[in-house]
Amino acid sequence: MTELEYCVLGIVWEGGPLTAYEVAKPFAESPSSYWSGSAGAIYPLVRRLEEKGFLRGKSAQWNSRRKRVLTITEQGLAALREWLAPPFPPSAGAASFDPIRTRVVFINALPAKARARFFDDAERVVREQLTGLEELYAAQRETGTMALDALSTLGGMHELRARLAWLSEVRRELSS
Amino acid sequence: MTELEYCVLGIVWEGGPLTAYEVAKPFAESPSSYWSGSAGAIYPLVRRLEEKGFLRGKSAQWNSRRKRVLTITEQGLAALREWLAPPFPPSAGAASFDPIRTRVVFINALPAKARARFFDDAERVVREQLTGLEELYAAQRETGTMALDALSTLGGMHELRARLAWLSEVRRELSS
DNA sequence: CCGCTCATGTAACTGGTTACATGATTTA
DNA sequence: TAAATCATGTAACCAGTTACATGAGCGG
Repeated sequence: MTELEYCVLGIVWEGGPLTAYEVAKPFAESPSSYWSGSAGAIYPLVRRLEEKGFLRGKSAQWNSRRKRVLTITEQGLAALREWLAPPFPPSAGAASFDPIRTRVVFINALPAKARARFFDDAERVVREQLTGLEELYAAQRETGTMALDALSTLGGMHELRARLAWLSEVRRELSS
Repeated sequence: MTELEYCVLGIVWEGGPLTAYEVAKPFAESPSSYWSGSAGAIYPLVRRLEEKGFLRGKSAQWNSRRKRVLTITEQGLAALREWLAPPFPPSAGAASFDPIRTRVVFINALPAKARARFFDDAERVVREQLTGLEELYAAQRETGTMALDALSTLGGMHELRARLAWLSEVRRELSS
């Protein structure tokens, strides 16, 4: 079971009954490039989860339009809970993949001029993403009580602010 | 071209000539679960890079032991530089995938008791990884001048500290 | 002589990607 | 009426995974 599969379980648990199309939407709209929400990922995936007995699909009609709505089963909820519940595997706490961090290791392969622009541009792209998350966070908070997806967005903001702090530290260290 | 392919280019640029085995080692030893460094990934990959003309392989002998050492070509270096140089794609600045952040969204699917343990355990795994990175950082700094891989490790430390701060903020928010 | 590291690979599999294909309904 | 959205899927492809297979050299 992949993270995507568990997330689908979670989405259906929270908002079901849903069509596969509706399940895919939040992934497609997510600001994280980790999630794509493409049809080619979702449709085979829900079939897999149905075969495992974690989701139940029901054909529904709505204005002569074919539709198949998904519900989570008892087994599906149990699997979701097992995924969510501690203890977490050590890898769950590991630092994640950051393309900028990865590039820094090889920065000496760049000529000096490009090396200077590297950090300006890195800060630029991180700041842009951070602004996006801040707007999303504001929108998510608007609905009143602190929603869990707002808290998740806040996590991304924390990460990006830490990345900015690190970037300026690196810049300082390398210029000395 | 994947991130892994560019990284291999970078490693050969930095330390070449190297065998594929030696190229794989730093990935296998990396504390990040993103990199595996398995043979099944590396050997087909270096063949691909050779076919593209980015790496050159040369058979070498050492005590009647077969060995194939890799060097980066001019084209390979150009490709590496293009990957390293700004402008970065917007996705390079995006918040990365954090399994704990992902789980938080669905935390209400857990019964109250497990919900409390969730944060204790999340903190635990993050702290453990952070300790690991701190030790690695100390070892990397030992060699004298601030090496780039130490700075990269520092980036991971920043990320994990931000995650801890976020976790306690979430805990506070949810208990109120 | 046993087990570890060095060293090179292959084979089957899998989860996801991109791109394509279809068609109804809604909205500007 | 044209474009966007809802809705469902398939097909080819691909990078990486796990597991297997082989064998030389070295340290205890």
